[in-house]
Amino acid sequence: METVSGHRPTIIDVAKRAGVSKSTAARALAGASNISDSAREQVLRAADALGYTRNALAVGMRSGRSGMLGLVLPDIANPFWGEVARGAQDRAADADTSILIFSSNRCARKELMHLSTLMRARVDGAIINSVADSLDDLDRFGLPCILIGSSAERFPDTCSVGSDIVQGVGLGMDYLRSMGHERPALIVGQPTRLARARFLRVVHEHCVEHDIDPAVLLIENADYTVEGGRFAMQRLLARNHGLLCVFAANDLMALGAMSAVREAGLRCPEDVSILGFDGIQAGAFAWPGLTTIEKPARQIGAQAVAWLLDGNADAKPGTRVHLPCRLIERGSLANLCDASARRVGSVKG
Amino acid sequence: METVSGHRPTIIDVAKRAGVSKSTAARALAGASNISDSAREQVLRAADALGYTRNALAVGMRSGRSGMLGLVLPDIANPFWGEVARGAQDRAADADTSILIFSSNRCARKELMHLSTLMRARVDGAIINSVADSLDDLDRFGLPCILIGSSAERFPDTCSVGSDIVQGVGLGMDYLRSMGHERPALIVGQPTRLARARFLRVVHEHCVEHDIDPAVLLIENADYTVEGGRFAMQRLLARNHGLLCVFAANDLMALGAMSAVREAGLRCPEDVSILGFDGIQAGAFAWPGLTTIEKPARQIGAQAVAWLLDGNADAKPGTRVHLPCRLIERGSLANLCDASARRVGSVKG
DNA sequence: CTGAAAGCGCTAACAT
DNA sequence: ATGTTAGCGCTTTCAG
Repeated sequence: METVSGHRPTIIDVAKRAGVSKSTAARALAGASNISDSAREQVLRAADALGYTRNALAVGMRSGRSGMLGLVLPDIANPFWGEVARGAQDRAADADTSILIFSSNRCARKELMHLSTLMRARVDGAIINSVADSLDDLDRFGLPCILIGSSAERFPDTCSVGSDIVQGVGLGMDYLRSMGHERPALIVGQPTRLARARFLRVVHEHCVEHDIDPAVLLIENADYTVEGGRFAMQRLLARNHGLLCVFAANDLMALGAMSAVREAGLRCPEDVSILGFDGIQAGAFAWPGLTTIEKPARQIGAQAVAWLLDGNADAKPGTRVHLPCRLIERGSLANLCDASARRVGSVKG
Repeated sequence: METVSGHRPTIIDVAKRAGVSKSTAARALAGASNISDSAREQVLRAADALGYTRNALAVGMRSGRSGMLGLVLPDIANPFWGEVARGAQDRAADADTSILIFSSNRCARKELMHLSTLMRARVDGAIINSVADSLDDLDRFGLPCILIGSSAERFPDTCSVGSDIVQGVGLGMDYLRSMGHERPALIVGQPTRLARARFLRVVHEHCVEHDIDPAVLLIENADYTVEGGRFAMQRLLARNHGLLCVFAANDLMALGAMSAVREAGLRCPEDVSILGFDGIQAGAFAWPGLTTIEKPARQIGAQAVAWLLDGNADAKPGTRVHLPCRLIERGSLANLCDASARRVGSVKG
């Protein structure tokens, strides 16, 4: 291994050292077949000796494929999106593809900036959870693009992969009922959110199926944060002192609700049962552990990347993939059906 | 806005449409001064009409600067590293720089792959938390590189930014003592880890300063996971039934210890106090809330990016930046000095 | 099997 | 103030 002098070695340096032409070197490096063994050997040896690394910029420019994918998330520090990123990362690494990750911090202006950066970087495709109202800037360029998470709701014409909320909410409602909680109070998102409507619709249908008047359900809106969940729970507690059970539309709100219960001098799950929705890690460490519907975060990322890599040319615009959710039983729900089998929480990853 | 036909518009298309030459277009686009207002106007209008976006690949190739930074983390799904990534991301976005993020999943082979991908991508610099034993492949190419986190320990010749463990552990020990816990048991990392030695050294010094024989301290090794912390705590409890206080070298182990306490029929903080080290989000939702020493994760990422962007040419190799830790008081510590002021945990972000 | 040459989109001399 | 030209490092015809 020699020290590089001045500039990084190019394919020309390799060719020169191997005593062949640029093109022969390129062929050897690309693993082409139409080349003599001796030449290949020479080139490979030279490349190794020089510490040659292909310049991906040049390759990308020449081939029109940068070998990079873009991933725009609302917040990379959010554990849920971290899991999505991880899934995407792992899948991309398998295909020797790099991922440019951006965090819009839920700011539309920033997201737009990131999108523009993505375009400039000539990524081969983009995976986006958009906080913006329009995707015009995206499809204007014909960049292969997959929406993830709930943002897909707003853009029916774009392909997307997300969790199967309908199945997940159904799973939750079924479980709740199996534990004897037929009329859970609901802590949901803000009225502007489409996810909120969808959540409520599934709950509604479930109720109708089981001869329960949906209008009877207590509903509080919150903003998907811990604090929001806490306040929502306080309002719920004020409205109904005999409150037994809450189904929150995300784990953060569920966790906030849990602390509100505690602060009110009540216990979970003995006095009020709580069911979350997300499956974030923090729920496992809460006390009691938060029983929740886990979204397949990692698979969402992996699936989106796989789709982009496959070249989803055949996919019709607007195709949607819904990955199933999973129930994680921990300790935040009391079993009303069998009082002697009262569930005690246990921390379990 | 016109629909692009076939290929993305290049600067030539823009120039043609504006009725000027390539270079004039380039100048206008770059915002150079030596150009007539009318020409600039024409070019800008044409670029806009065509939906032109600069090809970063070409720019990078020409200029030798790709405008990208590499970030190699042990696990992007880990909330701590998520925060680091977020800090890096935000700082980079301010400078219109993109970040290629990789997750080595603590696999040296995978890390090496990522490093090689980084080299190929011709990133302008790299920020790395290495799990490998050697950085030869890195400095061979003279890629500006900054180590983050504890991995810096093993490579004294490379610049690094991390948290000030010495200050942080000192902060913890001081706090512990102020609460009446003079002889905390320690749950630390595995013997191979340099971070473990450093942690123990600071504790040792603190004890000597306060006339405590360090040999008296109970120590258990674990693997930085929740399970590891749980087992370590079980061993601790078996060794000493009157155990009062534990200082864990990270939050995950602290959280594991907390559940072990609970499983043993004991209470935290009434029976045993627990102090963590990290400041992960989950600690805020635990019950009681985990009192901990918070590492400045976001700043670490931001600082590393800033350093790389500044062009740290002047920095001597091996320069280290240690960012101060911060105490987060929640409810996992009992105040032995003032029994009437026994601390009750409260969930607080 | 190998070499010569064109060109991806852009910038930076160098001319005019 | 503007146009011309020469590459950046690579892949890919096209000849030989």
